[in-house]
Amino acid sequence: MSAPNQALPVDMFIDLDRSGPVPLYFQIASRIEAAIHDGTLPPGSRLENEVALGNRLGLSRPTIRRAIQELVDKGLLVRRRGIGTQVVHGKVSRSVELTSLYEDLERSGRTPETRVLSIETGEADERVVEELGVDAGSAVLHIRRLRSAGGVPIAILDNVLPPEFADLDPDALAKHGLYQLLRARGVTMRVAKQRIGARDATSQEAGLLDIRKGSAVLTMSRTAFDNSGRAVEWGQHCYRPDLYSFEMTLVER
Amino acid sequence: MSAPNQALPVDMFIDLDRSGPVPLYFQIASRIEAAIHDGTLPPGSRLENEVALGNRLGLSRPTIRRAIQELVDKGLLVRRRGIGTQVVHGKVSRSVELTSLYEDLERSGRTPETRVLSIETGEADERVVEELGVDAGSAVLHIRRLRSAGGVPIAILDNVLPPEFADLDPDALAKHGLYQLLRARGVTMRVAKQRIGARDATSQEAGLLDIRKGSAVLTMSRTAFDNSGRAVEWGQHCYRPDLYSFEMTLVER
DNA sequence: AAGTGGTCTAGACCACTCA
DNA sequence: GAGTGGTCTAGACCACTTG
Repeated sequence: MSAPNQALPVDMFIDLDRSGPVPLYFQIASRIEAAIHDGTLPPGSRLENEVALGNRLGLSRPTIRRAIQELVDKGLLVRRRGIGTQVVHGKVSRSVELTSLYEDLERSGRTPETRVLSIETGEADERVVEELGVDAGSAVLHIRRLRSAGGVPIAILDNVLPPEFADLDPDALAKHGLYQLLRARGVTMRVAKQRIGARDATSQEAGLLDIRKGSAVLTMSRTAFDNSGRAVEWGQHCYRPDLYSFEMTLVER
Repeated sequence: MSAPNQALPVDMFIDLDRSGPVPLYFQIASRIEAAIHDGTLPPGSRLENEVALGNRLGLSRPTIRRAIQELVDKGLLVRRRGIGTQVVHGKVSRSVELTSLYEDLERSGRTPETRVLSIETGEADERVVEELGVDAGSAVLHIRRLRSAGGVPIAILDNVLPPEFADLDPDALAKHGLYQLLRARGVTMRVAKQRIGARDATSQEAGLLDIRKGSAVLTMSRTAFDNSGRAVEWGQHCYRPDLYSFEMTLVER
């Protein structure tokens, strides 16, 4: 008796769609996540145990487990053997995802603007060969852009793309994010390896970002790979540190 | 016929320990990861399909899937439905994990040194209440340390801990990392929410880090939670950007 | 002793890709 | 049509925590 569980309202799980394309574990996870965000499941509260939850919803335990695991990976829930599953304290914050600055700005309600500073094809040098895994001397595409929001410059974006993207439309780059354009060509990003650091701004960067020369810039360099495992983009970006930072949630596996 | 698979050597999977505490999926994942690192499975090569691999090893498909999923989450493998599983191109790089600077330095072969600049208990102000979820006015522990390696200063570490850690030994802090001490007290970090940014160094910071006043520092603020979901640490760190940066691998889920 | 999550099995059906 | 990964089921046994 006296289960100290936070029994989730039954009607939270009605309308599960077993025929549509959305997996059951995803539907469950979404509903639990919503309950956490709207306070139905406050920080520290315990979830019903996996077996009981499965029975109540008419789902197998592995399916329930998978749903819960999604939220554990997001840093919303913590599991302890012999104890149960609880909601993590502390405000929820979005994890670092495989997104672009353009999408970050869009999501936060700002309107990103892009000025293409230069775009040209050139032979891949040693560093590009290393980062993109293309043949030496390949005709890779170099792009240099200035990204702003509300008229205020936020970042300088230097990117190099493999030869297959050499025909990328410069005009489209001014209107859309690079990742949007790549997706439109059927490329889906799957893995990215990146490094975040800082350094003093060069005078050129200071001019473009409207900051004092020698003051700090936040830097990020990233190589992104598509779902076939090939490198599709190498970028070196620098950000105005008063306008941008990287937020992330780490989970011990 | 003509499977273009990279058949893994059978003997790579002998000696699986079914009675020990190490899960089978973990043993499998470790061996595949080793094969990727030592070149047995080169970038772009295909893995044997899940069912066949399971049969060959006498394991069920879910177990094999779990092993592969571990490596997909690490960014080492990519899966495509109808196609197969392949090794990602590009050099492997460690993912950002829930570790401390102390452990980062140890792992890279350097010997971390710590100077405790100050350590004192004080009443929790509004910000601390917000970050740690403690009661207002609680006697929290403030620690300020300078972390070096090889005699060169690398970072200034400001941390605040909940009242239960107010008796932390200052001498121990000079010899061990904060996370090591917490683990020794039975605390295991599970989730951390952090933000990485940059700014100009204050003159005090510049003095401690042996850099020019006003030059860039890399900053990270983090709140860490234990396996019960309670906040156990809030830190605000600043790093010499020429000596430290954050490396990570992102995977689209 | 009772309750919890952690692991594992042996299947099943489906959606997608490619020849 | 053959092969691949994606999802789901209905159990089983175990390790750990708490009373």
